[in-house]
Amino acid sequence: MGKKSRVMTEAALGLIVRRFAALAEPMRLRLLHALFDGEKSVGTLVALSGGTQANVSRHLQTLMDAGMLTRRKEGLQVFYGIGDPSIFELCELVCGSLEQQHTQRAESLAR
Amino acid sequence: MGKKSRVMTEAALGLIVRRFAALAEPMRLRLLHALFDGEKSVGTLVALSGGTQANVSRHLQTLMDAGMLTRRKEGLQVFYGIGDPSIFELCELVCGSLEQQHTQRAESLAR
DNA sequence: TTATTATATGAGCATATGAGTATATATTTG
DNA sequence: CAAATATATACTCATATGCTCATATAATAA
Repeated sequence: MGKKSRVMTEAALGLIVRRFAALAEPMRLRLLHALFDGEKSVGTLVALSGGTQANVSRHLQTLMDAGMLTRRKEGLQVFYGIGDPSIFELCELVCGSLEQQHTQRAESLAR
Repeated sequence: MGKKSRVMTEAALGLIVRRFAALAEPMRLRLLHALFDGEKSVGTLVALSGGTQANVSRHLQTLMDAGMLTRRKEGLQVFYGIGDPSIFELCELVCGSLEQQHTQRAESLAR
């Protein structure tokens, strides 16, 4: 394969966009956050997130489509969990750089 | 501060969403990609990305607002560069996990 | 000053996306 | 079988977002 291709094909671009787009929504971040400590049923997620059942279900679909969740059906309930560990790191990274920017802003104001 | 607060305030949530949203757009990813090897003028970015001048300018604004770019004016030209190194890592992470999913899918098809 | 060049921005349009309500689809229980 | 429960989906509306075209602004050059 020679040196790692750094050309961005349209297809790859689309995949990356979809992934970021899945994370660019408050309710979906709340759901992911709620799943950080383990899988939960839709009902539990509805209660934790404060959203409507329909809306939560839809957002879980979106996250599934983006390949981020696992889904397990057990009787009447459906349990979702985080299926892609890189999500943890992604969130850490973003939070980290936000904190840093926040700190820098605070420092420049203090001068 | 005790144990690290893992509560997501609405404010923090909004910041994270904005950051991911900035990355969830093909043209903006193309622009960032073009800036990976150093700052460039708007004109250069227009040529590289194949977009219109107006559109490129607007997307650069968006990335600026998200705190991801640096801006330097030199005569008639304006040079943009990547101002937040965490963007590199973010893209690496996403690309990495996409590759992995791709590999897994290929393997399961081969079985 | 006027002309020229590089970049930014306003207005309008088309599409995408999220949310609410109602309803459909399982799955279990009686 | 019918009733009850958990989840998914169809339809609709409102808003957000991206794009194009035209024009404004800023900096240089003549």
